[in-house]
Amino acid sequence: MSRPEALSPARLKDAAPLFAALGDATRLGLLVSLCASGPLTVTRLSGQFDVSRQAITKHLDVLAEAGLVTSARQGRERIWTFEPKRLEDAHQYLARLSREWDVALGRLKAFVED
Amino acid sequence: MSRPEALSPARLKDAAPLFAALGDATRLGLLVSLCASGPLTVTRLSGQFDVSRQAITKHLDVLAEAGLVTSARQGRERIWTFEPKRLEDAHQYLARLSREWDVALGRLKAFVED
DNA sequence: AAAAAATGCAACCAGGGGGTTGCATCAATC
DNA sequence: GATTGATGCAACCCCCTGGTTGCATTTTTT
Repeated sequence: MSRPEALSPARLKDAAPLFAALGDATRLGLLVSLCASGPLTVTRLSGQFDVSRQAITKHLDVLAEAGLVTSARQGRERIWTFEPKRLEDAHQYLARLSREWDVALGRLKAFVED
Repeated sequence: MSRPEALSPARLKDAAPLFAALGDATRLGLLVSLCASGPLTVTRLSGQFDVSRQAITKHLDVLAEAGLVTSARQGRERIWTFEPKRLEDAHQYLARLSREWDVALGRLKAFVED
């Protein structure tokens, strides 16, 4: 049994695609737009970037695959919405790694003072 | 003048490579190893993964470029060390984005109740 | 019913990323 | 000083990613 906070290889395999999705300036920009302006369509979004609408569509697909956005068809247009849940996941990974480091530092300190 | 917490395009350009460096399972594994076991050499690290030493070297270079690890030559070997500072940066980005979303939700709520 | 608007789909292209192998170099040890 | 161990460097390969263009499809709107 491993602690629920442990950083198992399985967790890493889940975390990697999530961070990879965040690892692009255009995609981060899309998230910021969706955060600040609320749900938007592709054409509205692509107006704010200097790449084609299809490029933005691909980026949104990547974000959706990572669970960072969702979309719903409404008539002839598709509305894209920011999904804060997965962001919380990413935050958790970082916190766990950081905690792991602190624990290691504690061990080192105890060893040196011994 | 923009608030220091604002998510400017410049900040995004800085954040993207950082998240990109985190967006690979092997690299995350390396960070975990360096956290848990303390500073290590490439050969020691590559023993824990099923890819070549050179592949690990490339990954470490990427992590170093992102500021997530540092290295120092000691005699004939090079010691790689986890760098927690940049991890804190990544955490900050996520926190800002999350906060941006909360603010937007607050605006929406106020609008609906108006 | 025709025109316009929004999206979907497919093909294509250039570049970078992750991986490998082979060899050179530098330091430590016997 | 010769050997062994750790690393550095370079070339190469495959495939995925980010981007493009062109056209088809679906829903409004006039």
